[in-house]
Amino acid sequence: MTKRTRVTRQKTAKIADVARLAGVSVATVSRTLARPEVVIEETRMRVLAAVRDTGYMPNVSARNLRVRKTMIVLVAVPDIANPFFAEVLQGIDDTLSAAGYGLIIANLAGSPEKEARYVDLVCAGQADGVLLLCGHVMRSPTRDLRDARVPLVAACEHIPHENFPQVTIDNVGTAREAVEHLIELGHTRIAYLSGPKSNILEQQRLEGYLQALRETGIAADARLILPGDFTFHAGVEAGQSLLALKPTARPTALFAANDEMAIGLIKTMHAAGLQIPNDLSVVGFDGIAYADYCEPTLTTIVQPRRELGAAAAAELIELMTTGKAGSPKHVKLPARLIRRDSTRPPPKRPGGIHRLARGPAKTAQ
Amino acid sequence: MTKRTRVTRQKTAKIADVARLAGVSVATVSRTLARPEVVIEETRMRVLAAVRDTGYMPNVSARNLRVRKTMIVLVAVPDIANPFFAEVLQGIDDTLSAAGYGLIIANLAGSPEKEARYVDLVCAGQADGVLLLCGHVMRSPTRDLRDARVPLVAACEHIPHENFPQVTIDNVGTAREAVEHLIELGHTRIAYLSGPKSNILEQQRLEGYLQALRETGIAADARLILPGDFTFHAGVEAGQSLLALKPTARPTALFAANDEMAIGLIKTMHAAGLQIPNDLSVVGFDGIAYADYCEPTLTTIVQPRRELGAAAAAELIELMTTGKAGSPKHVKLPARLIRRDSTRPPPKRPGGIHRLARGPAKTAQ
DNA sequence: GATGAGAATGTAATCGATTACATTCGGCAA
DNA sequence: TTGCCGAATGTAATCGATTACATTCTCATC
Repeated sequence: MTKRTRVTRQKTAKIADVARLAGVSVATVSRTLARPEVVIEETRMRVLAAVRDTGYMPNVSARNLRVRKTMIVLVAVPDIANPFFAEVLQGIDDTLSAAGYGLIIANLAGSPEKEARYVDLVCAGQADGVLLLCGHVMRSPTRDLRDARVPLVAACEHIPHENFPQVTIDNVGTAREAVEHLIELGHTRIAYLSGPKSNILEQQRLEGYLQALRETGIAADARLILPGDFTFHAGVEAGQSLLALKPTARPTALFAANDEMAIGLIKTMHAAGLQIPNDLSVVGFDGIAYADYCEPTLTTIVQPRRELGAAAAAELIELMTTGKAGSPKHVKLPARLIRRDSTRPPPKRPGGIHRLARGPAKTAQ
Repeated sequence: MTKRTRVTRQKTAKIADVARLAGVSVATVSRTLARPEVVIEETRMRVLAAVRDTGYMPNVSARNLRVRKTMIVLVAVPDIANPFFAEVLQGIDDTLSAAGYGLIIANLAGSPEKEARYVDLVCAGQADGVLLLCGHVMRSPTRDLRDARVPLVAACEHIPHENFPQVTIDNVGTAREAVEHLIELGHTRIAYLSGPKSNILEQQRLEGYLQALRETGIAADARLILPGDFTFHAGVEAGQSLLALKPTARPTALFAANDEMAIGLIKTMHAAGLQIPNDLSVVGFDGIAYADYCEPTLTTIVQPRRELGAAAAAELIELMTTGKAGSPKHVKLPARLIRRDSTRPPPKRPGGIHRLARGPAKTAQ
């Protein structure tokens, strides 16, 4: 009574089954699949027919064991739900999967336990290479990713003092460019909405902000540097802290270390009845898709997100295939300021409180 | 002159190295790691010390081959950059990685070649189970995912006529609820911004829309069903097509099959000088984070995104561990309508053109 | 016809773990 | 003393592929 499935094997066929069916040795089967040109037409046909009939697929674990490769890359990402990383991942996926690699996504989510588990995975030979989007070399209590002697490439966040390839943009320069844009519009009281202090991107973008002020002779004001952590919510809080200031004490422009915070801040200002950019110009950073969806559309530094991922992936493939270890090159991809609707010259308040401006405050030019 | 790294082995240590160093057999090493209680204290200490000294980690490929498991789950997702899926993925990752599984993300991106490659991976035993977020059973030109005889669970999009577990929400019922909300507010000319016709979610949400109209005696109007494809851009285009209508012919409310389209549509209406919800009430679907960030905040059906992922993952773990095949249960998680700022009663236009309403047009109640 | 080159295929070692089964050993009861 | 039992450990088979090396065979050449 048991309905027997027709030709299908109970368990998946192995190479020996195919060999038996085709009347050849396992070596010939393996060769037929790996280098068809070395086996003569007639044999090849018999083998391929047997492969089809059995539904044979070479077992990945067995092959991995033998050839000491897995064709898998581990990608460490701080937060998979962050749209910026999601877009970088697309670029990585395009390049890597075209080259036949699969990717394991290590969503670190700030959890040291997760991080440790993934380090162990890699040390145990589960991946042929690792792509770090996370700003540090992963570690577990007992070991470090470098112990795995596996090709490593970092992207997006530069990791200083390491001798593996890295792919980023010029964070300092583009941040400076963003602030210069505000200065050119005539702003002099420019706030900075920062990321977590320990983050290298934060440090670089802050540096760019300070450089822009310095080179135009605007004194930095510590009270205009607002704490943040790259989340929408941090933007909301920063907005509230601006609203708590006397209107005359408020900055006329703000540079946010990323788009999500900028969007949160704008929303909070709107809720309080202020207009962007009329009451406050805002520049973001990253160029996530929503920066162009929100209202007003966000002036921001657009990072080439897919390209960053693709370039890093290409670099890693190079490393994995040629084994040419430790070319510590640091690729920088171009990123540009896109002017949209969230910035404009400051309102002309003749008796304004531009007390920080050294020279006569420039107006729109 | 070559700086010799101290104790570190040149190549990663294998179990035989540990055994030699500890003066025991490989079996004892393996047992010490797998079932410490069966080996006496003194031996165990020696072995653990040797493990530490060598930095030994069991090779994953070898173990996988022997025990016929990989502790890897493949997650098929239509588009990794879609924020809805990103949040579902978080739930999946939480549950799966806590249980010791790694996940390979198959970003299908509408590419049959990619899909085929992943099917082959699974058939080749690269994964212990598969989570389908993609609304269909994956296939390659020659085979079907079912050929792999691997545990399967579908989430988010129901796949009809399959006997594996599925975890979704009640799409028909919640879509109906969304439209009922508009009707309760007094709307009778309610448009529907649809997804791709072939998509099961689209079919279910359309059905909910039609049910709500039917049960309240409002005739459906094919001209109020706008084509879409779940993207922001489709929302923009739908907005433009609404703007092309004579103002009096426009609907007073719109139900979008997902949030991204709703947001695109709202943006387009704003650009044309219309107010949401004053000139048009809008309800979305999904409850992505940005639905609460945009302006006005979006009334929408909030899906329990993390929970969907977590529940599906739990279901899959059950299947993978107990091997209890084919429990075709269909879990439905609750989803609720969240009323925010994008909906309100229709403007009172005494001589309005509610020519489609059967009974006397209800007004806000 | 003998010889050798080269092509096609086969045999068996190998990758590194897990684990069934075998062995050793100590202690206790008869 | 012998024999047996159970605990601790060792030996070797096994997972399923790849591939170095061995073998066989064909054919051209002398």
